[in-house]
Amino acid sequence: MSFKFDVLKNSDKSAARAGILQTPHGEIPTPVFMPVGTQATVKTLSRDELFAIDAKIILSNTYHLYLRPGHELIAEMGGLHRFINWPRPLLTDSGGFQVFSLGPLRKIDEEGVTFKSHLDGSSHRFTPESVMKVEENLGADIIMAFDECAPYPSEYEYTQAALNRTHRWAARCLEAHNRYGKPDQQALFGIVQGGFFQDLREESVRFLTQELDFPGYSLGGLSVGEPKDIFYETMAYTAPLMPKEKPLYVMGVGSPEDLLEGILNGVDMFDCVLPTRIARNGACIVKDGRVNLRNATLARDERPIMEGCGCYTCQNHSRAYLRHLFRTEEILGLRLASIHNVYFLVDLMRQARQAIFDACFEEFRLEFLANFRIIPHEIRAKNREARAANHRK
RNA sequence: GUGGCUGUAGCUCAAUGGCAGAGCACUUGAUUGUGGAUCAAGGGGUUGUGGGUUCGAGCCCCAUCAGCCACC
Repeated sequence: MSFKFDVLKNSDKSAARAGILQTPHGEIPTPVFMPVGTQATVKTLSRDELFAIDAKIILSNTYHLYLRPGHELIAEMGGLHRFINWPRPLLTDSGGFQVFSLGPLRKIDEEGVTFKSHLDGSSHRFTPESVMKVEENLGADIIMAFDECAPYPSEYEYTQAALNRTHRWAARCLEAHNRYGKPDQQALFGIVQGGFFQDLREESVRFLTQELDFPGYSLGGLSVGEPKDIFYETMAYTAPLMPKEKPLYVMGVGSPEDLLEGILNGVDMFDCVLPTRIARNGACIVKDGRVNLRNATLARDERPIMEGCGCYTCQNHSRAYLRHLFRTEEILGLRLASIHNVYFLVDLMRQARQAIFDACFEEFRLEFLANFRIIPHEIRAKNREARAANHRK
């Protein structure tokens, strides 16, 4: 069996857990942060830099690779692992998100989606079956079902219709994958949708876990611009419904506080463009918040981005030098900042995992948030209630 | 030396004699299944200098300084 997920330790005080996910290209300790390499590259980072960061798995994207260089080409080149020369696990997103977020000109029908390329306007069509074929050609260890990610805000009726279609597509993805694909070499994850409506989320979980059987699941449709409290609330009532013996992946998250919140709710896997995107604009994540490398105050700052950080950038370069690189638009700056941010999140997951083993994750989270100068959302909620109660008196 | 043109924000330039502006740069934020993109907010001026005309001058007049061009 190429795929196996084992929970090694459960927290007594929350749903947090540490596990290990086995794939054909190696083991993934969880919780894990997966850097995003949309176009078969984690922007600006070489494979050696990713090894130095010790990224266990990276993402790529079906929509983008389908358009360029094309999935047949990648298959001819021996698959995505060989093409990139990345020997570790890979995950490909289905492209559902891109079809719905990048293409204003698209037509959805029961069968699939017709959309226009954001590159040249050419017309293309994705169906659950065609996406499974593309993902098979790419050859990632974990592949995602073709879903529809409803934007925020969306009406109940629209969200429900999109959800039902996503469910029918999920069944078709699973059928195509199990019948014609390589289920022993690629694990297909189902995607829970339902927007921010509790009954729709519950229905989605019920359908995907009871009517169908995926080796892993993800929560989709989160972090699409909704207020943070709504995001947390949705995750909090959805995650506990998921099967405990399978890996749970929240797509598109995120920030350090969101990662810790996810872990608290039993989430095992995360991916996000945040660390690499903000790095390219000179913003670095540090234990007490943010450092903006463009800030004038850093002109003569000899310290690393973050004291005590083990990343290559912090081991070798000063804030003053990095600020200079960003102001002069030197490409090395993008790379050094990306190294730091990805390292920070990967390392945060390492520390969280260790804290779970040490039975102190909840304390670890509170301590991290205090340093990070973020008030835990449960405290904020309590304060809000207290204020409201006061007001009523 | 003579004639002409030009002097407005750090830069490039707008502004009928009627509230001195834009782009870039600068400062500070934002960025969540990736466009190195983008967005938001902010600071900045004795309009070269000194006089004059006018209710009112960046604009008209005089002088002066500086830069550029042409000609002795």
